[in-house]
Amino acid sequence: MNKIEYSLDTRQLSSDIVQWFHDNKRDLPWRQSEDPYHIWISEVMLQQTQVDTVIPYYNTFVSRFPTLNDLAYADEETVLKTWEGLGYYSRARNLQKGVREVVETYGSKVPDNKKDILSIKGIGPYTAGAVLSIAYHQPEPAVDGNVMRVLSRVLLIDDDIAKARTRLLFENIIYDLIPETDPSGFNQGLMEIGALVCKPKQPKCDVCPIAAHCLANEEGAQLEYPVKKKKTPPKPLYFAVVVPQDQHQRVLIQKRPDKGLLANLWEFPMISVEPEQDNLDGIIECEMKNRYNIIVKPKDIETTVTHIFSHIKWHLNVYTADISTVGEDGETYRWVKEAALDSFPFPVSHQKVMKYIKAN
DNA sequence: GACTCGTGGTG
DNA sequence: TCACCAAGAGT
Repeated sequence: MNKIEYSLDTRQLSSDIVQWFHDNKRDLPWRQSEDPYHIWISEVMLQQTQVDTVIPYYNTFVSRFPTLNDLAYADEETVLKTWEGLGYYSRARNLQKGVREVVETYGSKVPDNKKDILSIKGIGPYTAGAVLSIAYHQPEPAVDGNVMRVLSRVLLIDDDIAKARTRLLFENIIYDLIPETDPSGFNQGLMEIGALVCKPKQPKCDVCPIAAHCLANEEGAQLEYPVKKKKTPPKPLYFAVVVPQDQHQRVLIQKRPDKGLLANLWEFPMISVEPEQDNLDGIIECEMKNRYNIIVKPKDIETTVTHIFSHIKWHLNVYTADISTVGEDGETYRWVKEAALDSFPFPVSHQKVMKYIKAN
């Protein structure tokens, strides 16, 4: 790693950040606690997710799983149900795995050293630094997108922040800046400035507490930073979604595999198809017979649902279908009454499907 | 190192 | 409408 060269009044910059934070910080639920378990939950939820989105989920989650042990001994499906709609569902499953590690290996106490906490499932460099600094007051960097945006502007750093190695550069800068007296206020202050002041599109440099230190502000080049490689648009995928209903007015739902997209969440049966493929009745009848041992008579397409993920765009053509017999449960699928659907964790894409089903 | 992994907000 | 963005981690 190269030695970092920059001219900067580091002492003054640090104290400006800390001072501003204590005068301007938002009153957020997780800031009412320094319980490392609570900090941990909030930091995982906040990964790639905006504060306003997280707040209600955090409150519900903490009230349902108040202690580390409550979460460790809960059913995964209950945890996923609480996480429903928040996205990146592996965060929830890894959080529970991590909590179980802490219960079993560390006597239910979240580790307060970097080596152990980094070994925990779902805790990476950012979350480790956040918990160590906020809950344990250790001078460890917590480099997220906010921090990289703010510091890239202050120091005119043009390394691609999409690259993993770039984070190390910022961590080394933080080690030179972070005060022993208040590492928590410093890390949170840097992020809070990023969230409230040093915004991506409309930086409010006129009220920024560190504008005097900022090279981008000096050059009027704020919007040139941070440098980030563009990502490719989501790849379109096409599916027939089939909603079979049996003689008892129950519908068929399927549990997704335990790895990959939307792992362990529930959905209505899906059949991968080509974009302009039609005359699907034969394919649907065949798949339903093979997978679920039912004879279905598909109706016409009832509705179309589209849903965009980070890297995929789903096009779902929804079919309803009646079966003239009584459905039987299998290893990964169940027949449930409409009212019982609410107890299963569904991704938003299939909540859209469900909304249509319930309305008809 | 490059992909994968959700969802909602924003201009 | 749509590209970009948001307190990243696992593989």
